[in-house]
Amino acid sequence: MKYSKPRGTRDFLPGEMAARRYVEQMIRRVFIRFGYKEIATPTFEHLELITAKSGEDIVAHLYHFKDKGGRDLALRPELTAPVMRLYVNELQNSPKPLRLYYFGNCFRYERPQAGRYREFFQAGVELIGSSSPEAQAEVIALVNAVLEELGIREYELHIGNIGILRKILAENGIGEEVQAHIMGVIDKGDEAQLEEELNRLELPEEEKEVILGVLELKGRRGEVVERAEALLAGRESVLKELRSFEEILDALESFGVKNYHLNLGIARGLDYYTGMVFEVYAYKLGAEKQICGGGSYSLAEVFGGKPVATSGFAFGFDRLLLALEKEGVKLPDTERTLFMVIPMGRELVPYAIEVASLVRRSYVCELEVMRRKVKKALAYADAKGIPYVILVGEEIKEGKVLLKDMRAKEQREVNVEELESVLAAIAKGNP
RNA sequence: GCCACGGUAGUGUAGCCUGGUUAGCACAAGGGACUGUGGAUCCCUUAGCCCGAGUUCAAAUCUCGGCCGUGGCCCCA
Repeated sequence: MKYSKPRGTRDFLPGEMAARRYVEQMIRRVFIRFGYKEIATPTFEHLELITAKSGEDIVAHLYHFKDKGGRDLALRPELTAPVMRLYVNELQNSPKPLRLYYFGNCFRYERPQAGRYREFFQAGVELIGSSSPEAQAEVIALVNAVLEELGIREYELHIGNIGILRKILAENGIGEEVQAHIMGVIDKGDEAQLEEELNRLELPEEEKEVILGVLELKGRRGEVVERAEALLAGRESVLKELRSFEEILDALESFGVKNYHLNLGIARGLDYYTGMVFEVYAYKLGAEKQICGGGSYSLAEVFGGKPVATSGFAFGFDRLLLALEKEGVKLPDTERTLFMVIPMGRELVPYAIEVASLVRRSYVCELEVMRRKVKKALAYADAKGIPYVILVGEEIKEGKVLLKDMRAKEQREVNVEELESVLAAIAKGNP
């Protein structure tokens, strides 16, 4: 093999691609039904856009380069930043809310492993302009709707709220920057380091215990809320956070989503998340089991826009496909060839072309172009699982072709004028 | 960036430990026998030791490095 593909990239073969397109279409249909409109942004952006959102450290995980004009550019590592840039550039004065969706490839320079590639695909939405509970709940409901539509069963939806933690830290006079740093440590799940950081902030022992206690709040809603109320007793502003979180959950339940887990230990490590955050895990997947992540955030101002409440999420499209595969969900081949036209002699090729052109106006149809003998051409159709073959022989001169059912091993003569209606009947029986 | 295991035609493999014939087999692919009818049979063809260096008279085989793959760690916007 002279050239191999770059590390962490993939070639997608025909059957696989048909399955990917099928899943992509299903996701799009659900997004569209919720009123989201597709947008697309460039494959690469200014490096600064990425670092503005995610910090300088991110550069180590980027594909970045200088173009011939000396500009620092980077292949997009995710789509939230480009979408919010687009919003700030073009759509700030559009009627609110804005419901936008995207589907695209992203690039990260990381060590490939199961469910992790250097070029991967994300599908997601941003709901811009509302901070209402129902707006926040809608994006979670949308995730749920997509997963139901796809038929994925083995997943867990975990919902958290970093507003509560932020509030406790703020009440202790801790600024937003340090808050963000603490969130990062929490996201890592390194308890020893978290203890250390909290000690460094010289928080009273009681405050530390409350913070650590909040992180332990996981489980069903009723139980978590009860424990949270006990833990946060007397802290009115923090309890207010909790109550507005509950309003989101109320709305979510109105949307019909009830099978979620609360987890107030989710931090998502991002300083622009403001309140509600959520993640979806497919436990059959192994180390890279998160198939979706999102929440409510404030990012427009980072890109020079007016602050605007936004909620959104991104699906790891490749992981969705892996999850479907692991669960044995059968995906239909949307590109299946239904018909094949075979000329029964060289002089009949022009007629065969005409017949194939006729069939191709409505159906997937292959034309024998290898100049093979009928026998070999039929063997090909058989090997490819093409269910119907149209043989073009001398009868074509009387306006007739032979229509062969490969599975039933039967064939009959059909007038070319009637072909369209005959094929329509066949296509109806072969969805 | 780190760890483990792996890499022989398009695919799956034998050979590697114990260096030594022309690197074997199956399937797949293209062609042919078979003259207007598909899973059979026979024949032919195409096609391979991941790359590089080292050891050696001699390397698919031993050593080292790189690349790639699989899984895990770190990270995961």
